[in-house]
Order: sequence, then C-alpha cells, then structure tokens
Amino acid sequence: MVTSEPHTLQEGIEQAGHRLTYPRQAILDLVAQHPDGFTAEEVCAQLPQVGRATVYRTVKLLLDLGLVCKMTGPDGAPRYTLSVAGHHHHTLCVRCGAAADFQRCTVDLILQTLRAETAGVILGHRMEVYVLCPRCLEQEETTSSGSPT
Amino acid sequence: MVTSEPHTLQEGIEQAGHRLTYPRQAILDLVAQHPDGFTAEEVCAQLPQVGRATVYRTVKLLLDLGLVCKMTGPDGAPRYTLSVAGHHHHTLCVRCGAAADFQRCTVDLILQTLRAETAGVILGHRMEVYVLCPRCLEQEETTSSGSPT
DNA sequence: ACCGTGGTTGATACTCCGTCTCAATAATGC
DNA sequence: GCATTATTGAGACGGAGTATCAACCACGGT
Repeated sequence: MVTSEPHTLQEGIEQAGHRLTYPRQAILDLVAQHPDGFTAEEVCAQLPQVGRATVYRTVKLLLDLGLVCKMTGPDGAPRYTLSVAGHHHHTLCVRCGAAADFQRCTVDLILQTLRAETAGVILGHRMEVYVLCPRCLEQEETTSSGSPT
Repeated sequence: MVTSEPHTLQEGIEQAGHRLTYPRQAILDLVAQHPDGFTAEEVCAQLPQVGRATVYRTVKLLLDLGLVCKMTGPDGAPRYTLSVAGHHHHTLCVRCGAAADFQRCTVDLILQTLRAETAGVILGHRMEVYVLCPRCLEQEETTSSGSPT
C-alpha cells in the first residue's frame, strides 16, 4: 500500500495519483525553496501566472497529503511549512515568520497526564511556540539602540 | 496598581475605565451564561438588537482585558471562553465545542527544554487539545449502532 | 497521430471572521 | 441642563479560503 516514501513534493503528488501540471510544478518549486515557511498569498504574489484558486487548491492538496503543515500565528495568521516528519511541532518567529521544528514530543507527556484526567477521548492537539529567531533578535538589539519610533 | 481582582466581567470592564452600557451588559450576561465557550456569531445571533461590530468590539475588549480567551478549533474556527485563571490551556470538544480547562501546565516543561535548545527567545505559546467530551462520546456510541449517515 | 475522458485550471462570486468608518447616540462630569 | 467623549450600529471593507463553471490540457486507448 505504501509505495515507497515520497522524497519530493512532486513524487508525493504523483504517488497520490494526481497530475503534475505546470501550475503545480511552479507552486511546488516555489514552496520547496522556502523550507522555513510561506503563506498562500506569498505564493500567489510570486506566481501571477497561476490563479489564486489553484494556489489554494494545491496548498490544500499538499496539506491533505501531509506534505506541508499549517501553522497559526499569534494573531491567527496562517502559514505553511514543509512537513519533514510525520507529526511534530514548530517554533514560529513572530517577526519574520520563519518556522523551525522540534521533534522532542514532550507534548505526549502532557497528553498522557490529560488522558488519565479526561473523561472524554483525546483526538488531537496543536501546539505553537512563538519565538523571536536569532536573526530577528540580533536585528532587534541593533535597532533598539536608535530612535524608538 | 492592581485595583483588587475583578470578580465579574462587569467589574472587569468598569475597573478598566470602560462604560457599562446596555449592549455590553447584554453581551456580558450572555457570555457569563456560557462558561464552556461561545462564538462571536452565536452572540450576534442571540442578541439581534446589538450590532455585530459591537459584539466583536466587546469580545475583543474582554480579550484585551484577559477576561476571556480565544481558542482555535482544529479547522481554525475561533471560539471564546471565560478565562478563570491567568494562563491555562483547554480541551475543546470537536463535536459540541465545549471547552474545559487544564491548569497543570506541563507545557512549561516543554518550554524549558526548548529554551535550552533554541537560540532565539520564546515569546509565547498556544496549545489546544481536541477531544470528544463525555457527553458527545456517549451520543456517538448510541448513534453509531444505527444507520450510518 | 487522433480522440475522448475527466482531472485541472482560472476568473469570479461568495463565505466567514473580523475590522474600519462615520454619523448618530448615550453616558458621564460639571 | 449641557458639553464632552465613549460607544453604538449599519454597512463597507479586508484577508483567508471555498464554490462554481466553462475552458482546457494531460493522458490512455486505439
């Protein structure tokens, strides 16, 4: 059933029985170039030849196939990243939007505790950690010495 | 500076120097009756006399004052609950939307680990646990025996 | 090489959640 | 009672995403 793990987004799409059309190629290429995250509108802006609907459809497709995952910024802004492993969590830079993974799923520990306490059934979870990434942090420090707006 | 903890939403609003107008009263009353969560649109629907903008404004106000907190469903649907303690997390029933708290912030444990690993600075986090609450679970079981669909 | 099928596309309308605008209104201080 | 100011509400607007639907083009079969 599992026809060898897909190594690229292209392979993932094809293995799932979807056609690898030109617009999709373009989107996949762009996405692959932004391993630390992108927004759907960014893709739209950078691929004016491709229709908005197609961009959203393709992102949704990748989402459904588990090839990318969706994150939510502190303000609710959605953002997508390449999904390297199965289930994992991210840190999301509130300044530049860069995402990074953290596998160490200590989250499971919480869930175990919770499972014991909860009468219901735990179906899933979402965890987002908001950070200021090293690069942005540096900029912050450089800038803050000057005029405070 | 902290002028005695507010015990009701009303007090919270007044202590923050905001007027306790009739529309606000109505919203606060309604919200207080739904301790396990509500959506802005639900409030709008149940208070047709009150304008949509006012509902959203009031919810935002409560949010800013920390009197309610915002949750995000698995599909991204926003939902609000009364915020009893300072910082805490919820379980959110994917069926009925009922929210429950879990104080035990084992989350801190994750953050500690992460803090050691991350070069950047951790600013905040969000954790949502999706459950099927006991009531819905029961219904599920009762229903599932009958006609599927 | 040609054709038919149906998965895809893209323009556009629409939804949902929420914010902004702005004139009208209500609450408060004096 | 009046002026000041916060607040309201209708509706326009915005971002994110979905639905519609005719046109299209990728692919398998012949």
